[in-house]
Amino acid sequence: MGRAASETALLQPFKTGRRTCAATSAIIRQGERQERIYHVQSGWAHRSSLLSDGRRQILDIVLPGDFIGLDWILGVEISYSVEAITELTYDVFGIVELEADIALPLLRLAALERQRLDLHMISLGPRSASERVAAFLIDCRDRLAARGLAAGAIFPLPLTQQHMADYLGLTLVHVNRVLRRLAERRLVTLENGEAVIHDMDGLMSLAAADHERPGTLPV
Amino acid sequence: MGRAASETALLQPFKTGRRTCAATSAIIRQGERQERIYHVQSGWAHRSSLLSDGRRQILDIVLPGDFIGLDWILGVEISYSVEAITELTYDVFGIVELEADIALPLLRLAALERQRLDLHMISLGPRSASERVAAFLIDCRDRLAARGLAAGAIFPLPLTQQHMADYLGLTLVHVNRVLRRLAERRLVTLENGEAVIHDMDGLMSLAAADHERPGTLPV
DNA sequence: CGTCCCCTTGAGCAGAATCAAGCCTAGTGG
DNA sequence: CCACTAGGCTTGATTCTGCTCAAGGGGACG
Repeated sequence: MGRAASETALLQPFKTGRRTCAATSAIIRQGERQERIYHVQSGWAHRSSLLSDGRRQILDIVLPGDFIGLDWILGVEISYSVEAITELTYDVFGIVELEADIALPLLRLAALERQRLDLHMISLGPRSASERVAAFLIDCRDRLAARGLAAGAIFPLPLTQQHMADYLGLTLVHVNRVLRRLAERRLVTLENGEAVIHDMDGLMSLAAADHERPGTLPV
Repeated sequence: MGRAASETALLQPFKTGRRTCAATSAIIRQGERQERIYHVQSGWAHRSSLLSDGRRQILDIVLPGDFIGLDWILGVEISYSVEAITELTYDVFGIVELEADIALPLLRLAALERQRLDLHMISLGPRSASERVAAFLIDCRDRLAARGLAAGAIFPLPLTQQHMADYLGLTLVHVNRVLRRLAERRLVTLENGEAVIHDMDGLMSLAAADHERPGTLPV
């Protein structure tokens, strides 16, 4: 993201190293205390919360260029886990005593992250399943494109349907059916960890409002 | 909130005045550019986003002690409105050129706000209607109690059922039925803009996981 | 070759939405 | 003083979106 470029530069003095971790391993574990900030260089991850009954809500999808752990500042136990989806490489920033001159860029990063959360809540609140899926795919493409990681309407999507379900607040089975319908209508297809948007306009209008509204039945 | 005390003190030099506004009027309008931060002294408000088709998602309920507009720093058009629910009094902070020494406290406030968004997303994602309502009522009580605004299990709740519906991602009608059931089970009652929790334990176990799971039917 | 993970599809059910009234209260104005 | 209105709450009947349960298929990998 171009916008984060200056923030990144200001953080450089605090960089303490680069790490790699394998798919499915955890970078931050729910309940631990946080003392670092991470900056993802490549790979996908998710930030999620586990409920006591086993249900899971994925709060955010983390893409290359995103930061993790901006709320280390609270100094409390973290209430979520961050888990790699693919192999992940990331820079580590050890910010023990925070210098005032980097507080400002961090604040900007936190605000950006919140914008994303707002949008996600709008998906989870009033939107139907197909609206959610459509909006999600468009959102992924846009975020990847902004980082130069999408080739036009084609982009990598290394998520299982279970991931999407947990992110969108749906069940795996239902996500599957919705994806199938989107493919049948030639809007998007998912294959081999790649998504191809065939009809961006159609997908966008579906995301904005589900036009497949039930017609009023004759009496 | 005790935690925000030091932040508030550091912001004092930037305070430019105190204002009052009437119920249902807007403090921040979707699309405007933001140049101030507000600190609510009394009254309730909501932060919400309007969809093109008229649906609305309330992103956050704003209580006395909360800050509004922490993302002014992005300098972009704000994508939400903040609207008073009751009469509202609030302090205004005009922070045009941001001094570095207050970036840190603001960052902490932003992180706190995000914690709340995370919790709300967990409600909107996997939780059922009655879980959402129960969790919401407990959450309101806790936040008010932390500010000395709840008398034990009794607290003001100046929201219409439409407000709750828009916040919880449900319909007015369904919120009504859920509230009725909660009252019948003697868990909570709402009356005259006040909520009374009769059975905190029962309500909490309902919020954690809906135990009214359907028994397996005989074949 | 067997196991594991993920995807797919069907049948049936239920939680929540929609549609449609009706009620109550507070406020307004004739 | 009372009719009238408007906003919010309540309830019933009905429909449908999305969930649950269940089973099977295919690819990757040891």
